[in-house]
Amino acid sequence: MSVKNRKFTKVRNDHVHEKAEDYVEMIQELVNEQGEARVTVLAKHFGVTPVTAHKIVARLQREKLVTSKPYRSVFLTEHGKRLAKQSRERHHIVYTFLRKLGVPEPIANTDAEGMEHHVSPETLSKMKAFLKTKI
Amino acid sequence: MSVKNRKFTKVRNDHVHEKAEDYVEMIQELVNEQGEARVTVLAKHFGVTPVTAHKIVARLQREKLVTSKPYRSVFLTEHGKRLAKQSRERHHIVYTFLRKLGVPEPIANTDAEGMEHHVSPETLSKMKAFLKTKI
DNA sequence: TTAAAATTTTAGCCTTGGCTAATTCTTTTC
DNA sequence: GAAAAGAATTAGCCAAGGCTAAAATTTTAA
Repeated sequence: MSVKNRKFTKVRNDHVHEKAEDYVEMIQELVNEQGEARVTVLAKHFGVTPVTAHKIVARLQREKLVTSKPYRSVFLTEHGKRLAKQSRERHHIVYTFLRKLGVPEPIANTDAEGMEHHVSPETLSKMKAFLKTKI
Repeated sequence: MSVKNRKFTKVRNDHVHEKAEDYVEMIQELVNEQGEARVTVLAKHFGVTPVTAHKIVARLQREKLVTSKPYRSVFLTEHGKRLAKQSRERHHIVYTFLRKLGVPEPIANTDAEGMEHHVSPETLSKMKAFLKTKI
């Protein structure tokens, strides 16, 4: 396969949605466990400053994935919840797939994190099929 | 696996190197086939304007991955050649791995493009092992 | 209840990678 | 050899996602 025939525009596009997916997943988990998601807590988990987390939350709000009043917690919209569920499922499939392939624990997690945003529905279904096989 | 335990900083870091890897691979292929790599040709293959390609080439030059004199072609440094070889091999493994998994042609190519930059040496070696198995 | 602490937000800066418009340099063609 | 065409570059714009410093708001604690 020649480099010249690859699809670079799709990857470029995927990157726009990556942050959104990571944040809605994290917000969902925090709301489930703590009842709310605060900007500083998000910032800590993503290893960025609260300023950066705040800006990303503002973008998600523009995109109608989350709701938030000034100085208050962040919550997912229905649209955000759907995206979170989807991302979470996809991450889980990629992660368990890598584990079954033989990739050890912390590495499978890190690799899944990077890979999940680039896995098409077709590849995902092949991973699911592989998970169903014995051996 | 909880969202909170994931590694987001590594992914952030990978993205910095993605463009560099894609460009050095393309430059290598163009030099091999056409004897040189021109900015406009790079731009066409990546689906961007020559201005964007030029700016990325300038960055690669700062990072000592390529050499280029004003208004002239772009060539790889030894360092750039090493990176290109490595990236090319990794892409090939991910791509053939997906094909063997059962992912059809154009999709395997696109997914490999996005995934390859996030695959650790450990996962890569598990993919290689899988490629050696029958079935 | 008020002062201190914590949190959130704003302002302003940086880099990367997009773009268009305009300029400069090289190559081609007449 | 000069004009036209093509390629590369520069200038200047934008958005995203980083940052620090400072301001605004909320929460906590004396």
